[in-house]
Formats: sequence, C-alpha cells, structure tokens
Amino acid sequence: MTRSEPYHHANLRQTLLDAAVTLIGEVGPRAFTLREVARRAGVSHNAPYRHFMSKDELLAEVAAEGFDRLTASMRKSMARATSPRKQLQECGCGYVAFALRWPQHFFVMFDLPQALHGQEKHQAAGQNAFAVLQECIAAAQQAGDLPAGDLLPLAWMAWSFVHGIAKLAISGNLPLNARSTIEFTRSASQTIFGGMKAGSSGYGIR
Amino acid sequence: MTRSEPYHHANLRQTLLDAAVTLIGEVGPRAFTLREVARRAGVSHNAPYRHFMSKDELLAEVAAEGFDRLTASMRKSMARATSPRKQLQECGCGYVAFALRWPQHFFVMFDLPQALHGQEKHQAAGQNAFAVLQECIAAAQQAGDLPAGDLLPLAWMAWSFVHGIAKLAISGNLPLNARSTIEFTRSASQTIFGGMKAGSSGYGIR
DNA sequence: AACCTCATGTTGCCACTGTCAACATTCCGG
DNA sequence: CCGGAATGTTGACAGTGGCAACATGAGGTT
Repeated sequence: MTRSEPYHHANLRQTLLDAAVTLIGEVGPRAFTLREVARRAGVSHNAPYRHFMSKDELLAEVAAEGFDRLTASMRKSMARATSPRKQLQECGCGYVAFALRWPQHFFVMFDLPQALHGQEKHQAAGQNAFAVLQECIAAAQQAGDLPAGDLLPLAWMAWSFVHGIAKLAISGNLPLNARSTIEFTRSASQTIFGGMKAGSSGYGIR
Repeated sequence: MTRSEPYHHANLRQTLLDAAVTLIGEVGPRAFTLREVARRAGVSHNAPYRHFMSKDELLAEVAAEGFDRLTASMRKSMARATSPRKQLQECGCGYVAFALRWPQHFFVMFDLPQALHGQEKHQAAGQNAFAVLQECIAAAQQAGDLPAGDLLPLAWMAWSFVHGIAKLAISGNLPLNARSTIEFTRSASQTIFGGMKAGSSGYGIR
C-alpha cells in the first residue's frame, strides 16, 4: 500500500465540486449522482459526506459557483458596451449566453428545491449576480436613459425578461439556435428598454 | 358510461394520472415517486407500467394536462378584459397566476428533461397554450394596438416575459407575495406593451 | 355452454441510490 | 512520541425505476 494513492486526498472538497460541475454538465441534474461524483474523484462513495452534509448541500455549492460564473459572463459581455443603455443590453445578453452554454448548471442554480435556497453561499452569490443588473439600471438612470425612481421594479422587469428567454430557450420552446437567441435578446431588450424609458403610466388602466 | 376499459381497476390510467398530479402538488417533482402513485391508486408498484412506458412518460402526460389547465387559466383571465390590449395583459396575468397556484405542476411542464419534450401530447398541449398568446397578439395587431408584421417575435417577447416572472416568483427570487406578483405582472405588461407598440428597431428584421 | 386469447395486474428480482454507523488511516498539536 | 481530530472506507438499509415471469379475468369464437 506504500505505492498507492495517499489515503488523504489533497483537496478533495474542491475536486468533488469540480467533478460535480462536470458531471452535471454531462448528464444533467436528474441523472446526477453523488456516488458517481465520488467515483470520478477516485474516492469511496461516502467520502463526500466528510465535506458536504448531503447531496443537496453539494448541489447548493455548485449553484453558488454557477452564480459566480454567471456574474462573470455578464460582466464580460458588458465590457464591450459603451453607453449605459448598451451595457444593460449586453448584460442581458451575457445572462442568456451563460444559460445557453451551461443549461444544466443554470438549472441547478434556479430550479432547486426551496430547501436549498436557504443556504448562505447560494443566496449571497445569487444576490451578487442580481446586483450587476441593478448597477446597470442605476447607471442608466443616472445617465437619464431610464426614468429616475424606484430601481427594483425596473430590475425585476429586466431580470424576468432575460430569465424567461433563457429558460424557454433551454427547454427548447424558442425555435432559435444559440446565436439567434442572443440576437433576439439584444433586439427585444431594445424594445423593452423603450417601454421602460417611456414609463408605464402612459397608456394606463391601472 | 360508454367507457370500454373496465377491467380490474376501472380506468386505472386516469386514476394514476390524477394521483400523480396530486402527489406532485404535495411533494414536488423531485420527491415524486412512481411507486407512491401506485400505492395511492391501490395498485401494485408495477401496474403503472401497463399504462405508461416509464415514469417519464407519466410525467409527460401530467405536463400535458397542466398545459390544458394553463390554457384554461389564461382564457379565464382574459374573459374579464374588453380591449385586445387588456386581453393580452390579462392573458399574461392568467399565465403567472397558474404558475403561482400550481408551481410544481408548472415545473413539470417546463423543466423536464428534453427527452420528454418529444412526446406528442405534451407538445400539442404546449402549442395550444402558446396559441392563446398568439391570438391575443394578433388581435391587438388588428386593433392597431400593436404594429403589424411578424407575429412570432412579439409573442416570444411576451411569453418570455411572463415566463420569467413566473419562474423567478416560484423560486422565491422576487420578494413579492402572490397578489403583488400579479399586480407587478399587470403593470410591467403595460410597460412592455408600450415598448412593443412603439416598435423598436430590429425585431422584425429576420 | 366451453374455450382461448390477450390486455391488465401481481410477485419477485435486479442494480442503483442517498444516507447512517462502525471502523481504518493519517495528520497535527501537546 | 502520543493521542485526539480529521478524513476516508466498508458495510448495511430502505427505497427507487424497471425487467421478467406469472396470474387473472373479460370478451369473442365456436
């Protein structure tokens, strides 16, 4: 046994997380299995329990990491925009692009049982991502591209919109390929933006 | 009366479907179990396999039934609207209201593995629901409330929007109760509608 | 009437899963 | 150098989806 792998894995926790992300990307969250994660990490089926209380806690951490990547994707897309308005637009495109590229991961982030949503990391990472969107809105407001006032309803609108596109596209309900979906997001964002800029009271029933 | 399948268990197939809908509503799709469905139908754990090829096929049919109910919910909400524009608005509210009332069922309808999305019934029922939305858009176009032209991009926009609200609200990402969520949907729809009416550059091009 | 057929329902089994308990190994602070 | 605390392993258990073989009984044919 002197030649075999060390009894204590160097950094098993992160190894497991990485394996989990990969596995979910391969087989989806439904076929995702704790035991298979352990197998891929070259470790017994119970080793993960020394690092995560349960399968769901592992998933919650995977989700948290997903939110970080989502944030990065949005920031990266925004980078190539100049005006606050275009930044908001590209922020949305970054959101959708992430969802299209890692649909399974996206699924874990948003469609986990509510139990998981209480997890600290998960919640914090999620709010970080949402904060990016809020920044965009705020910037657009300050630039006069959006009406001043309560920021949250505008943010919810924008978020709902890109989230809806992402979910429908992933589930195959939008007959568009990835490229067209992004293009659609961009142009539709413009439409939405026009409505938000005009304000909602114009044609009011209320 | 004229039913012609009364064998051991009179009309087991529908009994199983009903039990499945109930069970999913109670425990969610993750904890949902074929064996428990059979138990509740008072039947052995393998009886369902005489009516459904697999657990997933059962779920696909549950989803199809959900689409029918969704369609009904939209139509019901629309009934109290007069103008095409209000109809579209209320159609969206009906969509969100359904999702809020039966979140688990809604989940099954949209967040099933793609494999299921090929099922006939599922697809047909889904398209029926989408058709309601399209009718609304078309009516609004004819009434001059929306710019004439390609209908689909407008429909996708509206759908994505309400779908996003529904999913985010269900997953607890919108800090609003059900009532406020519907109100938000209504007012935000107006904003979106303004943008679509103004007709931004771009979405009709392709 | 008797008979046969086949859809429907049952029992038993399999591999697999998440999780618990008990045990083994290794690391680190006294 | 030692002993407790991490960390990893083995073994077990109940529960799952699905397969195969068997049982039952409804309906048509004779």
